[in-house]
Amino acid sequence: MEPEKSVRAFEPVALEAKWQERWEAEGIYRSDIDPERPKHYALTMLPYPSGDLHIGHWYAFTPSDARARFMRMRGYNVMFPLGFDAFGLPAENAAIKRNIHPKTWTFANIERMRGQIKRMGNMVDWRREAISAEPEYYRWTQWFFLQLLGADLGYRKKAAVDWCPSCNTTLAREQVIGDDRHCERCETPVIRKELAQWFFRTTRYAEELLRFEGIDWPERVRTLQERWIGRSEGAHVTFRTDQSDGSGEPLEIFTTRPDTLWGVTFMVLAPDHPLVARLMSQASDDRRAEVESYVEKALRQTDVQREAADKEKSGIFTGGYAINPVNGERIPVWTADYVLMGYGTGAIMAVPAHDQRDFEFARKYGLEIRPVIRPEGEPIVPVAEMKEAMSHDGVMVDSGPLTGTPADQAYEKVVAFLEEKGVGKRAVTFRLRDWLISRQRYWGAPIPIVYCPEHGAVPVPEDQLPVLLPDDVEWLPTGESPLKLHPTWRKTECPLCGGPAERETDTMDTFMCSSWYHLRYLSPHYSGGPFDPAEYRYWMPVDSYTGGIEHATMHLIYTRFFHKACRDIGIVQGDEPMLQVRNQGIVLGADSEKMSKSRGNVVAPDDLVDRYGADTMRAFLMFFARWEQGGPWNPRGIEGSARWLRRVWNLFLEPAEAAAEPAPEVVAGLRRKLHQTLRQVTADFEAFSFNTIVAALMELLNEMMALRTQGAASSPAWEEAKDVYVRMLAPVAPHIAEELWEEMGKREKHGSIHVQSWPAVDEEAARAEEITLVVQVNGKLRDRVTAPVGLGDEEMKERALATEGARRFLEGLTVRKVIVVPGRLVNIVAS
RNA sequence: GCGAAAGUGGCGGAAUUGGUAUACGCGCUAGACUUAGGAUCUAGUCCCGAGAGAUCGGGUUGGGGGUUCGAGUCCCCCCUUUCGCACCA
Repeated sequence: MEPEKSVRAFEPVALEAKWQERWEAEGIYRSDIDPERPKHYALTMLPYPSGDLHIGHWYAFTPSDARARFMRMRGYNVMFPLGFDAFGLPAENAAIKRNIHPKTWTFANIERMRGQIKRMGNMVDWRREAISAEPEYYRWTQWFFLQLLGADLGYRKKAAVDWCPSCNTTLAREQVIGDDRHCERCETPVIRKELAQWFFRTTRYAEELLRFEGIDWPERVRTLQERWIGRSEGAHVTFRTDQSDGSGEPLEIFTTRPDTLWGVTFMVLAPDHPLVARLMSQASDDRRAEVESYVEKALRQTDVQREAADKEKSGIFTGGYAINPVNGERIPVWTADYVLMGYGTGAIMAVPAHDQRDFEFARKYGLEIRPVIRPEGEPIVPVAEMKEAMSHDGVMVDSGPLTGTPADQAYEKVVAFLEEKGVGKRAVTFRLRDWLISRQRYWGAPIPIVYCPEHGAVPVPEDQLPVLLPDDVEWLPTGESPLKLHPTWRKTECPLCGGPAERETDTMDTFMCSSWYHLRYLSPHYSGGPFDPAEYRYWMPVDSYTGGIEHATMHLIYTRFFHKACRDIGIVQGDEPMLQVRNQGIVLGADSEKMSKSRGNVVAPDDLVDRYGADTMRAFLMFFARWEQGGPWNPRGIEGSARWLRRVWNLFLEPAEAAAEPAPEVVAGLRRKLHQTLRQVTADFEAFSFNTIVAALMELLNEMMALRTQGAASSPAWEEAKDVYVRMLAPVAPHIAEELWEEMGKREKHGSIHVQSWPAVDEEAARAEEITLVVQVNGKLRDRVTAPVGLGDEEMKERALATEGARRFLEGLTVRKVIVVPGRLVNIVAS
């Protein structure tokens, strides 16, 4: 007998192409509103059309797709859309490098990537595809800008950018290279340039963004966001500068340690603090020049460089003084690069005795150190001998009227004192800054603003949207923004007075486009608004959002801010846009390094699909690592997944050998394993535990093959097993499952496997008839016996004591205690 | 420095959340079928020791300590790795 010759060859690549075509023709992945069924909006982060699809896209999209399919089989009306985040800097870079228009480059990439994505066999409803660079999309990005502006959440202020004086253009962070911070193209050191730019008031939602009640987001993401938002409690205290002519100006600081106010011996301002210039004006010419040069140098660094912790602190005395409001003392005011204008008030009070950073600064520049907190039960170290700041709690000393206040009351009492005297008040400060959305770029959504000499910045009326991005621009580097350079585009009329006006030539940050794309998927061609309200009511919020952890802070904070702002404006409902978030890990190269062309460790998915087919790729990506962890690509491991699917194929297609009815225990064993597997696979899909799903299906296959040699294939239970197996396989390997389903003759009757329901666990069948009774003596495994289910404790104990292993190891010992774990184990404690 | 996660065979990983450690797969070994095999099938594969053998004994989840009848899982200390944030006033 040679059963193989009757089995049709397994040709996954051809089979996949066939089904993808038929699915498209049948439209089985279209998701429409169906009030009869519960909805499930499964969203995966939209890709940037960078060129070719890489393995990371497969890793992000195919397990997410498998879960979406599972949810569909569970009875949900599932929407799993995909689109492209199509604006952005890479298009401009590629355009310049290859002398091709950014638009041409972007849309050609989309075309190619769409085709590559289709090979995955995902259940994407392409009617819902949205592309952020299409006017029918960015029209609404502009509309959202206007809504936020109208709600007083947008404003314009000067902000610094990195500017290349040679290219005459703004540089993005990634275009500035090296410690001397030079331009990537011409190597000219960059300068800092202040430009008027648009911001959104994300800080207004800082407090609410810290609340995660009611949403199921990973702990990691929540922690990252909490740290990003960085809430600190403390007090604002108003000092006063002390000019030589007797005048003074208020100088506000923020402190988390108001209880140390009597220990302030100097102050430090950010180099760009407005008071620096006025304070140094009273200094000698020499000092003024020195301060000016320090400030200029400090401001040339990035915030990251300025904040580098290992860098030695530097600073300079401005020549000015301030008055401490709690004791009237006159203290020197310094400026230093480690104080940032963007955090707190851009000014700090320095308490070297109780703050390590102030301590080091004071020691370096010979400034006074004055302890005002005495730690209880610890010896007092003379100031001259102090090695570090005393940061622990203690009793307030040398603190005027508050001397003697114990640690646990100090904070409250000082705040009350400040408020009573009118020199300070309780305050909360956030690390989070307002969102700068202006980009001096061509390839983005134009900011819909017009500047009128009469009326200033005027929003473009909604009925004039979109403000179209012109195609006929000079995008090769000329030293000017293409939009500024365009001969006619910027010239327009003021919407208010009709007089000549100019358009804003900056475009929007692409995070604007991606903050609301989940809404555009609802109705990508709808022209009555950003989305069709009927679609919104049915589909939103997003039930499950998957994507990389790298978006934990920026994108995932922006999109939450956007949603909350739109909720308050009345555009959307609910407090959160995404109920559940899950992150996939990264597929590394075989050398455990990040995949990159320069390392030569890139895995090309197209080649693998050509060789193994999409189903094998899907299965392997689910199987090879924990999804949220990822890991190095094992080039040989994929063979295991390929083998598994081939074995499935053979098992289903090999004709069953004629045999007598199998023994009842064979049938029971088959059904038990089947339903136990079903139970596990169901739970694992819920939990995004994809690797154990594939393992369980492999195990079940092995069991079925073993039982077949005992005649299991001649029982009705075999048909049941095949039916359930194909259903469980369908989300993982949709093409093969469909082919087998058809082969079984079921597609004709019931339609595609992918519209079938998920089978229910037969708990009766899954229940074990017998258990393995584990016998331990003093915690060590000594024997194992099979026993019927449902034994009482006494009976288990008796059986355990009767085993040979137990008897042997209990010889000469007295049983002190017997622990019985029902249905599982008996531990005999003896000595 | 701070925060988060992790450390289990030669490798990727599993373990019902305190109850049989190493499921599943890769790799490897032996055999079968083959002109051939990088195809397929069968058996074996954590380490040490004893035995011809089925087996038997001991050890093992980064290291050390603890709680417990019982610890990969809980607690404490240490080491290592990855990721994130970094003078935050």
